[in-house]
Formats: sequence, C-alpha cells, structure tokens
Amino acid sequence: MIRQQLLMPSPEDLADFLNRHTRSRDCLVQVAGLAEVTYQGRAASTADVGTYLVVVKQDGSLQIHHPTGIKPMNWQPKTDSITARVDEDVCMLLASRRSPEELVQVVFLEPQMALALELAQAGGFVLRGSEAEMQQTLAEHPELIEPGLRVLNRELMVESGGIDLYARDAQGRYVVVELKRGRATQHAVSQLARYVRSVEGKLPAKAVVRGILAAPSITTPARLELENRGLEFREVSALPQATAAAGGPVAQPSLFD
Amino acid sequence: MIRQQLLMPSPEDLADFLNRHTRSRDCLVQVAGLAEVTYQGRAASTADVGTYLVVVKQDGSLQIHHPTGIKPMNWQPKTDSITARVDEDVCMLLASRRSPEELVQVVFLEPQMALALELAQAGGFVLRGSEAEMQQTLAEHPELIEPGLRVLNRELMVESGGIDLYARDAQGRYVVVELKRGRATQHAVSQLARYVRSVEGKLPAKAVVRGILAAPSITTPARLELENRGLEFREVSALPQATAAAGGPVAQPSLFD
DNA sequence: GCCTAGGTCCCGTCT
DNA sequence: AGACGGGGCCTAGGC
Repeated sequence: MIRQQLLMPSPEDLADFLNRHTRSRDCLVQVAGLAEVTYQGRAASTADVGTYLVVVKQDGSLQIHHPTGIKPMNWQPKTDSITARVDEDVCMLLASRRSPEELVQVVFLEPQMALALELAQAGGFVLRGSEAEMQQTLAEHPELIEPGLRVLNRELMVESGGIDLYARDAQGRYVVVELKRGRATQHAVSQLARYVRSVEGKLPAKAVVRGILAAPSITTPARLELENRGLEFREVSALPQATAAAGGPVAQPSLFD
Repeated sequence: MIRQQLLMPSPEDLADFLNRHTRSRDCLVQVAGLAEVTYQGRAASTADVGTYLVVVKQDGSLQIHHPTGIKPMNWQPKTDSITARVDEDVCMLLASRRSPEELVQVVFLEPQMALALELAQAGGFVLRGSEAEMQQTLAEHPELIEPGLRVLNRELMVESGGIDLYARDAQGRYVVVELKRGRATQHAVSQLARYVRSVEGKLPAKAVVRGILAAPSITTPARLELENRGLEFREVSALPQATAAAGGPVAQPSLFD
C-alpha cells in the first residue's frame, strides 16, 4: 500500500521519485517540507517559504495544503503536464494545463518526506438530499407543490437557462418552478424571474405565467423581492429535521422515502 | 517533522494516535487504508468500503480523499468535536459540528498507515488578480471605465446587495458599476439590474441611473440580456494576456502595476 | 446569528 | 469549445 517512502530526499532523488510516480498514474504522491509556491494563470499568487504538503493524485490533480483550512492554498484541478526537475540544486515541480493556461510551480527547499500511496479503486458513493433528487420527487409528486399541478418538463432549456420544473396549474396557467435544496436567496428570485420572462416571451402575448420558488426556506430580502415581482414561494422541505443522534444513522427524510 | 508514523496499526493504537495528535492541534494527521465513510447533515452520503486518504489538519478540518479529483469525497470544514474510538474491534473517527449540525464518520477497516506531520507556520501568501484588486485599481483610475467618471462609493450597500462601484458620469448621471474578474454571465447582468433598480428606488423618480458591467469579456446571452435591459458593457482586462513562458515568472498585468 | 457575494471556485451537462 | 447552474459548495465581510 505504501509504494515508496523517502525521508529527507536529495533534490535528484525527489525529482526521480516524483517523475516516476506521477507518470505511472496509479498512485497518490505527496511531499511534505519547506517549499515556495507560485501560481500564474487566471490569477497569480506567491507563497513565501513555508512548510506545505503537496499532493498529486492519480489523475494528475494537484493540491498544496498549508497547516489549516479545508481548501488548498494552491491547486490545479487537472494537469496536462506535471514534471519535476532539478534546477540550481533544488527540486522543482511544474504542473501546467492549457485551457485555461495555468502553471503551478513548487520549489522544494527542504523536502522532509515523500510518499507514494496505492489507493485501490474506491467503492460506490451515494449522496442524498441533492436538488436533483428533490426535483425527481417533486416531478413525481407535484401535489407537494400545489394541488392540481401537472409537470410538463424537467430541466426545460430556455435561452436564459434551464427551468427546473415547467408545469400547468389547475386553471391551465403555465408555471415555472425553481427549486432550491437550501434557503432560497435573491439570486434564486432573479433566476426565477428570468425564466418567467423567457417563457412569457415564447408564449402568445398576455399569457399568464406563474413563477414559484420552492425551497425549505427563503431569506427575508428574497421574499420581499419575490413579492414585488408577483412571484410565489412554496415551502418544500428538502431534508426535514433529522433526528440527530450522534454516531448512528438517521431515518431518511419523508420527502425521499 | 514526522511526529509519528504507524504501519498497519491495531484499532486501539490508531484510536490513541488519532486522539492524541488531533487533540494537540499542532500537527497534520493522516490515515490511509480501507475504510467506510458516512455523512449526515445538510445532505447525507455513504461511501462503500474503499481505500481512502483521511486528513485532519491542525484546525480540526477534515477531508477524505479518493484516488482522483481535486475535491475531497467527504469533508468537514471545521469540527466542534473530533474523536476516535474503538467499536466492535474497529477504529472509528467521528467528526461533528453544530451549525450546521453535521457528522462525518469514518470506519477504518484496514488502516495501512497513520502519519502525524508537523507543518511549521507558513510564510506569507499573496494573491493577485482578484476582483477586490480590480475594484481598487478602477476606483483609483475610473477613467479606465469611462472618461469623466467619478467614483462616489465602493461596496455601497443597498437593500439588494453591495454595489461594487457607485459613481457619477461626466453628465452627472448616477452610475452603478458591477465588476467581474472573469467572463461576465447572465448572473452578473441580473445582479447589475437589481442594483440599478435599488438605486432608482432611492432616488427621486425619473432620475436616470446607468448600469455598467465591467469585465474582461461577456457571454453572448448575457450581452443580449444586458442590451435588452438598457445596460452597458465595458471591457476591462483583469489579467491581460500573460506572456506565458513555462517555468518563469511573468510580468504583472498592466492594470495592476 | 442572517445575508450577500466572490472564488484560480470545481463539476456536470447540454448546445 | 461556450454557457449555465448546482454545490454538504467554502470563505470573507457587513449588519
């Protein structure tokens, strides 16, 4: 499982190590130690000399972590080229990609440890409580939004984006439904308004198009904006109160049974 | 620099290791091996048995990586409590937080390696090319947007959000400027329109309020929407064409000299 | 705590 | 490729 581990490697050994294990694309490689990092691309950054943890995954993605925080200090989601070389007696790692053109450069001043790990294939991963799941549930049970609602489309593409649910109400009026898995914000109201306008533009003039924002809750400013624009809110619980019991699995929410 | 390393630890040893080093809050702890992961909180997830890399940083943030991808499979940005215990002859890691109430649980079925690293304090970190920097530059040189423009406020708060730059033009008309460091989308147009409406609502009726979207580029649909709404676009390069030379630092963009 | 908005956002998806 | 929206987004800043 540990493919190889080096302690205090020389620049040459580290460069060899990095080139060999990143090229094979079958293990996760990390280097910890004193380094400098620069990035140039959509933005640009420099990190002074410090102790960082550099991780290169099998797909060539790169992340450079400092001691705290969930997000890496520097990263590269995917790399077109990742190479190490020795320059002026230090090992440098160059990770670049095109589109966008970006380059992350790590200068290892005092590498303390290099480690190559074999991570065998992962098992299945399932996420519940996404907006996509909410959409499916509500498409199958539109009465949870409003009695008499009939769903015509899911993810209907209009010029301004994709309409989560496109429907008709009991009176035959068209309804645009925008879903949010969390608290709805002004951003969601803007989206909904944009979609309603797009639909109105496609229908014969003066056709009434209702807009419904369906979410577990809504911010106060968003509610005001919504009402100003003649749009509506429906409370739809995405993940109803979990009976939080630390350590144990919790019953699935009613909406997702 | 390597505080401690265990190979194939027993459940008891691993639990001790995790509790000791996460509690001290002065090193980065990682465990690699066969594990199962469940998450319950704003959403819920399960990961089947697989080989993962678990990292706990000094601030108690947790990330669980699978073999590929820049983003962790599961994570916890900050934890109120992080504890390991032995249950049914396996070591489990429980990382929880309130607000939002969330729990990540890792069951280590076959831990291969545990490692505690001391990452000394990092050096300074500087990022260039952010929207904030763009805002400062343009506040000091509003003529880059338009001759005769005078900036009245930066980040002016109105009910619908914060206006990047609030200004008056050469004819004395109020101008709302929305900045984007990257290509402007319909979302940006919505924001700008919202701010313009808010400002119009505060000024005497019929006051003319201009809205300018300043960005290096704009999507075609956004441009159409913008023009439909009587708003304007100004090209403002955030990071002008970098003279990309792999390996070497690049001259800073003119906007940020 | 709520709310807004930026991000080198990343990522999937569809045109 | 461009474009759009979701995300357990995370994080910072204002109130």
